[in-house]
This record gives sequence, C-alpha cells and structure tokens, in this order.
Amino acid sequence: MKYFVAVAEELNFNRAAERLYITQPALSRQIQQLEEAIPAVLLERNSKRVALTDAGQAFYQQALNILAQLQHAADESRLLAEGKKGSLVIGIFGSSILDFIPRVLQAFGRTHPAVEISLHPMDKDAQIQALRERRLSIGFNRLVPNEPDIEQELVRREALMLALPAKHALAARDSIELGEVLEEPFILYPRGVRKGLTTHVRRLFADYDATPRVVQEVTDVTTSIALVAGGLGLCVVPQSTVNLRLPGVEYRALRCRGKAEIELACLYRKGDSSPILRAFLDTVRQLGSQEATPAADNRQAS
Amino acid sequence: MKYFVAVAEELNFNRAAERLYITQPALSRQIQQLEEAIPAVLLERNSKRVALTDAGQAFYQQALNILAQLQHAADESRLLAEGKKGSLVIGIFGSSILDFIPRVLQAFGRTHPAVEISLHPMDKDAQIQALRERRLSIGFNRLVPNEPDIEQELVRREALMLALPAKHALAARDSIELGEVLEEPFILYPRGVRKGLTTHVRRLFADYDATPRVVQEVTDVTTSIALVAGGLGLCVVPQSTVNLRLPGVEYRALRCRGKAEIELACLYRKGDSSPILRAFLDTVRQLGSQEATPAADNRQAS
DNA sequence: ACCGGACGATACCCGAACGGCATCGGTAGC
DNA sequence: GCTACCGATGCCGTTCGGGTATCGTCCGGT
Repeated sequence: MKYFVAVAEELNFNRAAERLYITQPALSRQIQQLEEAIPAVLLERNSKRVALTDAGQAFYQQALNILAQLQHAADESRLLAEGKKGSLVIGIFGSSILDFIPRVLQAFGRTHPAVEISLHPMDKDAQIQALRERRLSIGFNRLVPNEPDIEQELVRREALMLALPAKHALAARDSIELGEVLEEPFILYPRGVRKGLTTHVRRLFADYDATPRVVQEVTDVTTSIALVAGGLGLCVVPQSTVNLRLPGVEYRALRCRGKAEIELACLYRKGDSSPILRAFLDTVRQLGSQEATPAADNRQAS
Repeated sequence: MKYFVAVAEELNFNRAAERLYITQPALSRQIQQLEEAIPAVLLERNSKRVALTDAGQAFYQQALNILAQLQHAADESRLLAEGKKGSLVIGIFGSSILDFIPRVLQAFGRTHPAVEISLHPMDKDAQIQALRERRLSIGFNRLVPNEPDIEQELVRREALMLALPAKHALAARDSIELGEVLEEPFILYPRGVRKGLTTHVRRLFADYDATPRVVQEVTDVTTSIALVAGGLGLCVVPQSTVNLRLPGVEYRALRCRGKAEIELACLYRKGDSSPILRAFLDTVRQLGSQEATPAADNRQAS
C-alpha cells in the first residue's frame, strides 16, 4: 500500500523504488500483486508513461487516508503505552497537598505533559473504595492496615513539627521537647477524621503517660493552623505544613520519646500495570527518597 | 492487524486463532511483533486471562476503522475497475436515439446498474471536440473522416427506408425502388447538419443521374417525419426511425442502385481503456451485430 | 494438597513470499 | 537506426510467516 502511494505520487517506478529503498523489479511485483488482490487495474502503464486509472485515483485517495490513520493509531497507542498520554486520577488527603504532591505533579508534568491529571480530596476509606471501583488511579494517605487487593507503598517519612503562636514563650527556641508542652492546649481532629495523624499524636503523648488537652477539634490542616495563629492552642503537624505560612504562626522541630515523624503512603490497585501509573510511581519514589523540602528552614519566620 | 482485532474481540488466543484459520502459536507471535512494531503493550496477558490495555483499547478502535476503510477502498476500486461504478457521458445524434441507444442503455443498465449515464445531443464536431477535452466518454454518429486521436468503430449498418404519407399511391407497395420516386418532393437537411445522411441520400440520387427535389430543409428527424405526415413530401430515413409512428406516415423498404443503407459509428478516445467504456463497447458491439429491430415489421401501420 | 486441564509462550522446521541481480521488450528522441 | 530509458520477467538467496510439538503456569476439582 505504501508502495502504491509512492508510485502514484512519482508516476515512475524507478524513482518510487528509489524512494522506498528497494529495487524497481520488486516494486513492479508488489504493485502487480496489489492489483491482483483487490482485484483492479490501478495503473495504466506503457513503457514510457505511468498514469492512474479511475480506480487507481480512488484507491490512492483512500490509501493516503488509511496510511495516515494507521500512523496515527500507532502513535496514539505508543503514547498511551508509554504513559505519555491518558489520564491519572489522584486521591489526596491532608498535608501532602501542601508540599509533596505539588512537587510530584511538577516533576511528572515535565516528563508527561500530555497526561491529564485530576486531584480529588477524599479520605482514606473513600480512596480505597474509589480504587476498587477504578474511579481512582492512586491515592495518598497515611499507612493503613493491609487490604488484599490494594498495594500500599511507603512514600516518605515526614518529621512532625509543633505549630505555635509567634508570641508564645517557646517560640524563641529552635526545637521543643514534647514534655515541655504536655499541659498546653492542643488542637486535634475528631474521631474518624485524619485518624492516622490523630492517633499518632495521642500515642506520642501516651509515651509521657499524658493525654493532650484538646481545646478544639477541626477537620483540616488550614483551619487548625488558623486557630494556632489566633492563639487558641498548639498543634502537631507534618513538616510539609510549614509551607502554610500564616502570620502569627511559628513552626519548631519537635522532639519526643517516640518517633517524631509520620509516614506518607500511596495506595493503588494490586497488579495495576498501567504505564501512566508506573511512570507516576517512579516520580513519586524518586522525590520521596529526597529530603523533604531541601531549602526549607526549620525556623520559619512568617 | 486483522489478527489483533480477532484477539481483542475474543480475548482468547485459541478461539481467535481458530477464527483466523491459523494456529495459536502463529497468532501469539504476530501479536508480539505488532506490539514491537508500534511499539506498545496492547494486551495484558497472564496464563488465565487476556485483557486489553488502554493502548490496546485505543488501537482496537482505530484498527476497526482502518480495516473497514481498507475493505471499502478495495471494493470501491474493484467496482471502478470493473466498470460497475462510475459515470459514462454519451454524445448522441440523429435517429440512433430512436432505437439503438435505448436498447443499448437498457442492456448496459442491467449489467451495470451503478453506472451513472448521461446523454448529450451534440453534432459530430461537438462530439469530437468534447471527446478530446474528456468531457465525453463516447459519441454516436455516422462514420466520419479519420481523426488521429479518435477511435472510430462501425456499430451497425442500418437499412434506409422511405417515409411517405399513408395516402400516397406507393403506400400500397411493400418496397419501393428509388427510381420510382426521383421526381417526388423530398425533405432533406441543410448543409452542415446531418451531413452524413444528407450526402448519402444525394449520392443515391446521383446513381440515377438525378438530384432530389428538395421542398423543405429541417434539422431533426422528428420534424421531417411530421412534414411527411403532412403530405409535404417523402423522406429517406434510417430504419430505426420506424419507431417514430406518427399518424399518416408509412415506412417502406427502399431499393436503389447504390447501397440502401447507412452506417452508425461510435467514437471514443484512442487508447481510452476505461473499464466502463470497455464494458459499454461490449454491449454496443453485441447489440450492433444483432438484427436492427427484431420484431419490427417493415410494413408499418400507423 | 495434589493432579488434570486450559491457556499462552517458546523451540524448531518448512514452504512461500519478498527483495536483489541480470536481462528482455518496447518506446522516444537524437 | 541507434541509444537511452522504462517497466516487465526469470532466477536466486534470504527472510518471514505458519505448523507441530512442548513447556510453564494458573485454576479448579477431588
């Protein structure tokens, strides 16, 4: 077919053969076979002139379309297979959106500009359900108990920090020991929301045989930091929250008896070999293994 | 490609191979090669389930289109090549339209129903010019002097007949000798119109050292017969004119010293190998070799 | 838990197809 | 009339596509 197009355009077997990097006899035969296969006389040829018949004209037009379509189909499929095109639906939750996700998206967008990405805030259970129903490609959350059909992968560990009002006495210090603030008012989350972080914080207190004095329960990071700015209490937050620079809020490193850090995990369907997902996971792993916010200063001036 | 479509539809290599009348290993390798050629993973296959990847889905849709288009292109070209489809522009002139052309069209229409046929009355010179400019596929006319680029083919010889008023004394006879009517008033055509027939008639008279007594000059057959019906004179006409059964007109066989017949020829471009033209010529030749109007009675009662 | 069956992949072989080289036949231009 | 060009044809070597036999794996039945 490609051969026929070449001959139809050159109207000369020798030139067409040259263009196709084959010899003229081979081309002659191929054209003959094509004509037999259709069957139809596509070319009028005497030893001095080659011309298209009506049928040849029609077939040439069609052949151009078909070849273009074939090329397009192959390109399209290749892009899809390489994960260079398509869509990625991401479930997000919590503070990951403040630092890690934007950096992943930026890096991934550079290598895969044609992939349509959508972000959907949803909690852990919603993510798992959406993954099962294939409404979601990947979700970010804290580590959750194993699900049989959901793959779970630790993306990174984030240091926990203490958010405190700028006018607070301890704001002058570089880092704070949890034991120093056991009696302070704390802002936490209600049962069932941000369970991963909340239970982790309570456990840290438990290491001191204490329980946090909860003055307010909120449902999202931004609100809790706003409350800290208002001087209503302190708040334990993942390090990425420092990007949320509200006036009147300072972030300080937190030291304590337990691990002052929390895990960020990603979830995806077990056996999902979508190339887009795989490429995205590569980016996630690469960035996950880097330092949290390389240039970020722990002492965060507003 | 056909193979991939089969696998995509069956989602099972064995069934697909069966459908394609090849064996499963051959199919497996063809699919692998296709995937390498694109390159893209089109099928997700473990030993128990075969599924399309996103790229496979996309390629399947495209493949369906392409295969359909390919089939269409081949069909279309085949029809064009067989002369089963396309258009035929016919130039006509004179009495051929009364008998021969309709019969040819009827026969050709039966074997080539999809060919669009258009009839264009035009005189000899107009036909030749239109043929040269490729506005015409074929023209019907009397034999004309040879043109270098126009093929001329004798279609048939038609007996010449005498059209005479029903009340004429000779109308009682079965046939008439030209010598019997040399002095009768005749209806003929002016210079330059229907030259073939006119000069032929004058030559027939010349064989008797006579010239026709022209009472009226007209430009078309129908008018001349109408004048005969009005009793204004006699008229020499090709046999096919008997189909023009005007009241008060009788047709009788004409005998004379010269050949009482005239040739109908068809003209087409030399080297025109258009299959439609060839098929049409076949029909023309076949009908041309048959008896003029097999069931037609020479003695024509009005 | 083990065995049998189904399925796709692989190894190997053969025939047909494809491309290359040399050459033929016909046409056009000098 | 000779030459040059062009497409067709004959012949040969390589390659590619399909067939048979077999393997590895997963699933389901007992």
